[in-house]
Amino acid sequence: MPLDNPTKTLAVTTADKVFEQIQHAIVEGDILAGSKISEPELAKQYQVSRSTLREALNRLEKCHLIERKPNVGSRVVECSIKGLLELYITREALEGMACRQAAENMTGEEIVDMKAMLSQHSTAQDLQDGVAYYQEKGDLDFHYKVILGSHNAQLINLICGQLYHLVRMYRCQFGMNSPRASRAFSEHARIIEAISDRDGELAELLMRRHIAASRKNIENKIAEQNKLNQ
Amino acid sequence: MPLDNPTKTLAVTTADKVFEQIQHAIVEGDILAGSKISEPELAKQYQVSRSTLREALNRLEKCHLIERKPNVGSRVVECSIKGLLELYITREALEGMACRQAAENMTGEEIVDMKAMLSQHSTAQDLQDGVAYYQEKGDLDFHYKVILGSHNAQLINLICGQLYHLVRMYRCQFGMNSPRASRAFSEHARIIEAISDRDGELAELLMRRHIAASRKNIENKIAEQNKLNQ
DNA sequence: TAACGCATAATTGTCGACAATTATAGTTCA
DNA sequence: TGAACTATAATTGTCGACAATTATGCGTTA
Repeated sequence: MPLDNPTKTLAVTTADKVFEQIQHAIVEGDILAGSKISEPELAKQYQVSRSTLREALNRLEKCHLIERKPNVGSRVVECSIKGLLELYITREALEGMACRQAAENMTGEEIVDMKAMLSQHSTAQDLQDGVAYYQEKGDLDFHYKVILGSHNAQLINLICGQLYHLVRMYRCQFGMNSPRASRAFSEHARIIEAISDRDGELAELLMRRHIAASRKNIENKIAEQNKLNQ
Repeated sequence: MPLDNPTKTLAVTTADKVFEQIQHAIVEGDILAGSKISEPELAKQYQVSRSTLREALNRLEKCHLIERKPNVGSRVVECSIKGLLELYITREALEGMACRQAAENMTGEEIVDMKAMLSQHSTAQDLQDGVAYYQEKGDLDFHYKVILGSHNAQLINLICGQLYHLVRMYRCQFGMNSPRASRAFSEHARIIEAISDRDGELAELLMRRHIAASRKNIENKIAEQNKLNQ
């Protein structure tokens, strides 16, 4: 299963491959946020016809990475503070509920697996090399496991299939590669505990606080950046 | 603004029009749930080319009315009990949060407008003609106003642009045209009161209960239907 | 008879071209 | 000089055809 999106199947059609490539380019900023997309240009760049490219654009629109206006064209979404806030509030609602559902629906095996992942991350945390990478990857792994554990196809599709592309984009663009290491870790631990206790109400509450804290952390970093720029 | 979807702009391109037509056909059951979609057939039926039809199919997929498998084709989604439950749980999360945001962000004017709508519905409720229609329309109007009142583009898009097509489909397919008249009405009243008091926490709680009650109501009706069929 | 394999038919994915709409640049007129 | 209009260029939307993949039906064989 692909690391960056646990719901999608392997790209089989060329439109899928082009979609993945452009998606990466947008998330990592190789295609600038807010920039206009020229269909003929991109089609030439990726060596496909415009029809195929438009199919890829449709999928990019599905996960809110681009916006289209009829008879005008497509633009990459902007990364604004307002957008970040809206995204995290939506995450709070959806992942909170997913966490509640996970507490109700996760299998024993899944819970064991999740605990194993946590203890593995606790050792990986001490590594000096690539700490940031492990922390971000660890955070994503944790959230994906909870979401999938909800066993709710609607929630899984909305969060993993749509929201998380934007989440990764904001993380990349604002340089949030090493967020709140230790505190996030202990928060993860408590959430897993609540799930393990089958306490859906507490699990939801903790997940919502966890995401709200993450949001405030990013807001602070942005405020710092703004202060430095003055 | 169109009654059935307050976020979408008027259909300008032919693909838009075809999308709307097929959407209605699916929601109201003219195209059977679970049935396979033949691109050449539908294209002929709606007098457009396959490219245009595929553009429409992409939008249907965006609001989860059809599912596509690469190299195989599209199917209209099934209306299952499991799907209904998942949908309403997602609604509970998203609309609950939207309601909290509405309590925080709605303008005074919007609140006045919403109260006016409620009192208008209270009189319309006494009408003998088309009671069911007014009740369903009234319910949708209320929910749309709350969602738009959140002033959160992400939430608005997810709920109005995606989930509500499915909600209306389930309502049509299971014949839920006159749901819980009086009780739903008083629940609406209390939610508006909480929003008017700027009590986000209570507003979210009440909206979640309101949707959960609606879910249970539908579950009961389905159980009744199953009992009759035995 | 049932199951496997092959050839055919049908469907989806991709392509290039044309039509319709929008953006651009140049010109005219107040 | 600036604003509005026009003609041109560029972009998006739509179309029909071909290529690749999948489904179907028949014949063969164990």
